[in-house]
Parts: sequence; structure tokens; C-alpha cells
Amino acid sequence: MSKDFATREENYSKWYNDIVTKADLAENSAVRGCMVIKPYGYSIWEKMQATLDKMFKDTGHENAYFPLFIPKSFFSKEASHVEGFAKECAVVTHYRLKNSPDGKGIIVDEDAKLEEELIVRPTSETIIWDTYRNWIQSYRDLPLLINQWANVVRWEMRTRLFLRTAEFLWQEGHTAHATQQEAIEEAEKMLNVYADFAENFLAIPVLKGVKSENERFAGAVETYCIEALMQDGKALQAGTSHFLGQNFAKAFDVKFTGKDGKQEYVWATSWGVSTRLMGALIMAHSDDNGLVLPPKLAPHQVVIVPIYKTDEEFARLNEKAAEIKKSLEALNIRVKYDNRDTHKPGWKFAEYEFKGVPVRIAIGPRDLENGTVEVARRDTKEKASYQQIDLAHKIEHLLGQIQSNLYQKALSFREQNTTNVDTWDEFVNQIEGKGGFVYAHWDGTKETEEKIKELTKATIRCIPLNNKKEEGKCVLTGKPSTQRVVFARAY
RNA sequence: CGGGGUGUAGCGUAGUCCGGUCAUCGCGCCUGGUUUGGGACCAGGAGGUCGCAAGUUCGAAUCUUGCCACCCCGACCA
Repeated sequence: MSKDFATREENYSKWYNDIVTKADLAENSAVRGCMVIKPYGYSIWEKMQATLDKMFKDTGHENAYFPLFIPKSFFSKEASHVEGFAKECAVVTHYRLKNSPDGKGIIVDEDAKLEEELIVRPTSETIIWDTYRNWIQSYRDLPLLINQWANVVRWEMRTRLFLRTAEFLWQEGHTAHATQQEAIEEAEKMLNVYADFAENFLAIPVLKGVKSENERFAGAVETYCIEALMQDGKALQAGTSHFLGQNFAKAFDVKFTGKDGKQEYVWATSWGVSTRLMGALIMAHSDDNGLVLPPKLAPHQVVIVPIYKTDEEFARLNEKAAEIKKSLEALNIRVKYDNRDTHKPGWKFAEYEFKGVPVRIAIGPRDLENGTVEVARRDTKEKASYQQIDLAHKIEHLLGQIQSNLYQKALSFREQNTTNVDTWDEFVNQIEGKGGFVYAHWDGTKETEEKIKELTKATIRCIPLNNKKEEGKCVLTGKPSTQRVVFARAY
């Protein structure tokens, strides 16, 4: 049978959509711009959540929950914040429906108009800082280190499964500190947590950097980010961490009394990653045979498929498979034994391959005789016969290899698609050709960045942390520059 | 929100120009049998407001108008 899904070469965005829908990660819903995350996709998200949540707690944060709705007036308190989000807010204006007078369905009851409209949160800084005002009085109340897992709504014009949806799931950390120094350290610390997570769990290498003024979060003094490179040569912002200065403290009048008895505004950070990481995961590793999952995030790390002709064989295989499953589970390996009689082995092979299960163990009568199993790894598609003796440890080792191979593969892809350019022609050729991360000199002005974006659709993804200082000339204007910055077309 | 495209069974589709046994085919689904080391085969069967709503007509999947959804390209954005 031929494949019924697109390849990257043929149609990259169709390939992406096919993976999301056919690997059962998510689907479009009856609500425009909103998706249904299906059980298989959601269990990957749960893995991400569990890992991140532990990392947050290990760095001293606690979870809390703030309202979905934000009074409209809160929004206008921080000028650049409201400007940044105003264009994409869903607004609640009424609180009641009634039967339509013509008897056909129900309509909004105009008598039930809210005195003050409520915004469905696109992010929670305003409601949180309004709350923090009451929580913070003294330096003894600081630092305040809170995270919330929530959904947010940004009314997007154009949506794509996981990458940009009107409603998405995320976590947002909001912290308050006594000093500027401490808040900056917090923002950097959480950026490092994200980078660690991306590299060691998602197996995606990321650039750590700061955003240019244009790309900065609405209301932030400094935005830090991790940027990943996708297989089509486009960049994807995988996480952000903001140093908010005293902007929100001033807007919401959050002050504390210091040891010296003086009142001061507190210093703030916020940081978040979203279900967009699912998109990054897909586009970083998957191939023309479907999804490829790094073992640390795979809902099933190993699937066991029995091959048999007779009931008697099937019974013996069930027994052997149970034994193998148990030995793997003893090493905390997540195993699924697929003993469904309704599908043939070949069908199951294709199915689990498309769903990205890292390791497949096939076991049949010949294996029972020889004391072997057939082991296939998803990342390289290699198959090998393994002795059953000490199989669990061998599989554990293999999972580790797959995890690091995926990272190495993604890293060398990024290296091959990272270029230094010095002239405008080179810049345009690179951006419009292969894409990737393009390191170029920039004169540091907003105008130049906007002009470059207008001409090439490329934006400054970040100014890498600890960037090498180097004299040069701006790739567009020829004005002097002290360092190269990273350009790319982005999601 | 602008430009383009598409909507026919769960999925993918033929038919649309040229109205009239045209609702086609494949996958999937159900039943029975044979199968099972890379998506099995045979036989039988179920499943459709042809995106929605008006209109034109003796008659509309097919023509007209409006609306909705999705996809691609722009603007905006995590």
C-alpha cells in the first residue's frame, strides 16, 4: 500500500498537518482556530508538564491559579502591554442568554450586559499584579515565586495546529523580587531551565539570547528567549523569559518596605512555554515516515508486537511478552504490549512507526526457539536481533542512545544551517534559499530591523547571550556594528 | 482582515463547464471464511440533508445570491 501522507519535500506544511492529525495528536474542532488535543498528543504534553513542573518546583516555585477573566480596566494600566495585546482579545460582554422571540434558538439577552467587560486572558500579568499588591508589603514577603498552568486566548487571524491556535495551554511564571539584580537573575535562571528542558528532554538544541526592541514582550524591559531551528530552515521561539523591571509594580502600585524602612516598587519577571513546544518537537525530529519522539517524552517508549499463527503460539508469546514487559517496567521503561488480534503485525509496525514510538520489539515463534527478539529503533529505522538475556538493560541503553542521537542529529542540522554573511546579496540569498540561522551585522536600530523584515521576511531571532564582540558593518545600511545578531524567518 | 483555492459516506475522491437512472471509486467500518516475521485475501453488507440557506427550474451535487468552514499567500502574532 502506498503512503497516504505528504513528505517534507513535497509539501512541508501538509507534512506537518498530516503528522499532527494522522499520529492522533490533535485535530481541528468545531470552534474556529481552536483545536482538540487528542489523548496521544495530550499525554506527550503531560510528560512535558510533569518534567517542567518538577524543574520549577526544584527552583523554588509554587503553583497557583488566577482567573480566566480580566476586567478590561486592568489592561489599560500598563501602556505598552495593552498596546501589544489589544488587537487579539476575546471580550465577554454579557452574562445571560434567552429564548429567541421567534422561537428559533437562543440569543444574547441585551438586558444582561456587564457593567465592565471582561477580557479572556491572553496572559495574566495584569490580574496577577493586581493580586500581588495585597500579597506584598515587606521585603520579608519577597521573593514571590509563582507559576500557573492555564489556558489563554489570543484571537489569531491565522491558526495552525499547536503552532498558533486561538486558545492554547501553557504555563506562566510570575515572580516578584526586592532588587533589580535578583529579578534579572531569575529571568536568566528560568531561561536556563527552558534551555535545559529543550535540549535534554525534547532533544532540541536552542540558542539562548535576548530579543531586540521590536520583538520584545509588551511591557518587558528585556525579553530572553530560546530559539530552535526547524527542518524547513525556519526558526521557532520555543520559550521566553522576561525581565519586567518595575513596569507592572508601578502600574499596579505594588510596593514593599525594605529593611531600611523605605518604600520601593518591586521588580518582576514572567516566563512561559506553551503547547507550541509540541510543534517544535514534531518539526525538529519527525521524518517522512511520521512522528519521531525522543524517548524521554514518548508516552510509550517501547511497543511489543507478537507474531503468531496458532492460538498455542499466541499463548506462549503472551507469556514471554508479559515477562519482557515486566523486566522493562522494573527499569521504569514505559511499555505497551499490543496483543490485539484484529490487526496484523505489519499493520502495527506501520502504525507505531507513524506514531513515533522509539523502540519496537517484535517477537515470534522463531524468537521463542532461539531466545531472541527483533528490536527496531524508530530514529534510524535499523533492525537487529537481540538475545533475550538481559534485554531490559540493553533496551534501556538503546533508549539513551536514541535520545542522544536525536539531539546530535538536530544539532548537526542546525550547524549545517547556520551561516555568517557580510553582504546584503549574501543575506538575501541565504534567507530566500536555504534559510536557517543567519549571523549578520546590524546597526542596532529599529528602522533597519523593520526594513530587513519588510524586504526579506527575516527577523532578528535573538542577540545570543555572551555574544562574541566583533567589529563589522550592518548588512543593510553599512553603518558600524559591534556584533553579529541572528536572523531567520520564523514561525 | 485582504487575495486565491476547496467543501460529495469516518478519510481521500469522480461527477460540476454542458441541469434529467450520477450519487462514482479506493481506504476504513460490519458479517463469515481463509490468513498473520513490514500496512492480508475472498465473498457478502451497512453507511450520504452532495458545507448551510434562499432562489431559478417541470427537475439542482451541477446554475444564481448570501453565509459558514478549512487550506495556501499576505498583514499580525508564542
